Formats: sequence, structure tokens, C-alpha cells
Amino acid sequence: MDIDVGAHLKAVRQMYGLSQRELAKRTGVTNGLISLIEQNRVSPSVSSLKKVLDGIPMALADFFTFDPAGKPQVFFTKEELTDIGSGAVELRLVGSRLAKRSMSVLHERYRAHADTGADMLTHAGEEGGVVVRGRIELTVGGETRTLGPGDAYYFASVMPHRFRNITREECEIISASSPPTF
Amino acid sequence: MDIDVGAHLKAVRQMYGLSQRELAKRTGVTNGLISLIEQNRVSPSVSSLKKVLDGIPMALADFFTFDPAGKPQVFFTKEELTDIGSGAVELRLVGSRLAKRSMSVLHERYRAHADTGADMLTHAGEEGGVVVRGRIELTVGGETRTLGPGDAYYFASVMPHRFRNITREECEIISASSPPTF
DNA sequence: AAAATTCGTTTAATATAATTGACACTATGG
DNA sequence: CCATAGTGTCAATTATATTAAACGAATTTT
Repeated sequence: MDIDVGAHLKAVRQMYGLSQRELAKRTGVTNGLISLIEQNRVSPSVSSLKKVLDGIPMALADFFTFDPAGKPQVFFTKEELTDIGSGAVELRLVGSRLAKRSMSVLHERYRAHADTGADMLTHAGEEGGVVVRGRIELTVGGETRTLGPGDAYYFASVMPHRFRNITREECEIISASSPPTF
Repeated sequence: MDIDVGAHLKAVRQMYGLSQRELAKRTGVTNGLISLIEQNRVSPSVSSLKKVLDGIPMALADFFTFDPAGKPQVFFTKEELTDIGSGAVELRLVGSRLAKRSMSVLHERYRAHADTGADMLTHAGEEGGVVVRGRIELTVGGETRTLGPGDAYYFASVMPHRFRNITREECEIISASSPPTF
């Protein structure tokens, strides 16, 4: 098991300040079962795990993506964004590159004629963003469009994609990827 | 059950061109069980579902977010963003509210003195964003900060949080939540 | 202090999931 | 036409999840 279902459930339950019995009452399963699950002495059926999570409430998908980490930094001034610039494309990540999280939020700046390259990017997860300033040419899975301020995109990152600034002006984008790319 | 685990597994399996027996061989689970699961005649334990998905391979989280439907929209003009405005806080979602995805990417606009309310929000997942224009006062887990253009935030959404525009000018933010809030 | 809550854990009984080994069906080829 | 190998399903057995009730420890009440 790559995830410790028991510890995970316990963390989630406690984060919501619920006792095993309180949670049990809202869910239609017994407190004893919740105890056994949290000790990893049984592997709950999907249907009972669903019942338990319904009482929190939390979706199954959320449970398996949930990260019960510590207390990371919340606020970031623009100077505190970690710079992961690579040439003509300046990338500023919200939060540490190392911290465990479920997303990358990025402030991207494409200089004039910046290009992520012809050998299209492709990786796991999904990404989306909104253009804040300037114009960008985006190619996703064969299709190409030019987006201006206020325009947006969202796609599964397995689709080959490429960002090109075909103008003489800088272009700024706020984007997010899940799971984190950086 | 809000999701049909059986049909879901069948769709995933067939998408990868595997027979029940082929999949069973790679997973350490019997073909009979796979048959029963797909007919929804049993609710598999998390451990057995995990074993099955390992043979594909696919993570549990991916399984529950997976959408066996067609290909979604990638590009969005600002007019195509789906408006989910609620009074003084204008929210524009990238992509459909219904489509299955792993994030919400939002273009948020806080009118003068807009406030998400004193009864602090709290929900599953994580959210982050960057301020594009104006200033916003953000409270997360007891701590309060005022952020300006280029500043950013990132936190687990279970922490009680509140957004307030305490200025006379509009404030614009690009944000993302994972898993999707909307 | 003793009694009453509340907490998480445990045990024995029961319900259900999972395995095994067969079955019926389809297709392909000798 | 029969043989062989593929598919998904099913009945009986075994293994395991789940229930209901009781337990001991730690707090709170009176």
C-alpha cells in the first residue's frame, strides 16, 4: 500500500475534531469498525469507506489525494515566490519547491518570442491558467489558439502542449498544475 | 454510491484493452473477483481495489476522479468562462462546473468592500492564488495579511479562511483549488 | 471520592468479500 | 466438425470485513 489508509483516516477525522463515535453516528457504521480501520487491522470495503467519508463529509477522490501535512507557509509576497526561471520563460512558484502539496501555482512571465519548444511537453495530471497581460499562442493536442488577457485554458497534461509568445510584448499568466509539476 | 465502481472499473479495464483474466494475472487477484466487482455484486475492499488498479497501473485517486467520457474543451475566451458570481464576489470558472477535473481554476473579482463572510470557510483540499490587481485582506487559521499585486497565498482549505477587500478599489485574483471546490 | 461520561480498543457472532474450480459461450484454426 | 484457447459467469468454500456489546483508562460531575 502506498498510502496508509488507517493513519490517513485518523488524520482526517481529527482534523475535523470528530471522535470515532461522533463520526460513526453520522455514517451508519460502528465506532468499532472505525477503530479497526484506523489501526489497519482491516481493509475497509469501498462502500464502507464511502459511508465513513460521507459523514465528514469528504469525497473518495479527495481522501486519496488528501495530504495531512504540517503547517506550511500561507502568505507570500512577490519577493518570496521561489524563482525557477529558465531563460526566456520566467516561472515563479507559490510556495516551496520541496513542500508536499497537491498543486503547483505559478506566476509565469513569457518574454518576447519566448517558446517552451517544439518537442512538445507531456506529463501526468492536469493544468489550467488565465492570461493576465499580453498574448500567448497555445498548442494542445494538435489544436492551436491565441489567448489574450482574461482568456484561459485547461487540459490534461498528457496531451502534448506548447506555449509561444509570438508578440513583441511580454506575456503574463497565472497557472496551476495538479499534481504539482515543480 | 455516487460512483458506479463496477462500471467504472470495466470502462478503465477495457480502455487499456485488458481482459479480466489478463488483468487478474498482473494483480494477484482472481478473475472471478474482477467479474463480481464489475457486476457490483461485491464492494471490493480498498486493498483489493488497490491491487487491481496496480495492475493497470492506476492510482486510487485517479480511479475516483477518472472520467471515461470524451475529450473536453481546452481553450476558453473570457466570455466562455462559466460565471458563478455571488454578489460582491464575482467568480469565473475555467471550464464547466460539471466536468470532472482535478482542479478549479478561477478568475475572481472582489468589488470594493466585498467579504466572503465572518463565518469562515472550511472544506477539503488545498487552494492557492496570485493577486493580479488591487489589494485583499486574507485571514487563514487566525493569521491575517494584506496582499497586493504579485503577492500570493497557498493553504489547506480545512483551515478556516476569509477574503476581504478592505479598499475602495476592485481586487482581482487568479486562484486554483485542488480538489475542485466548484 | 464515587458515579457518570467519553474515549479508543477488543472479542465473539455474523455478514460479506474473495478464492477455487467448474460451466457455458464464442471464435479461430486444423 | 472437433479441438483449442479465449471470453465472462456462477456455486460452494474459505477468508475477512462488520456488528454489537463489553472492557479499561482517562475526564468530568455531583
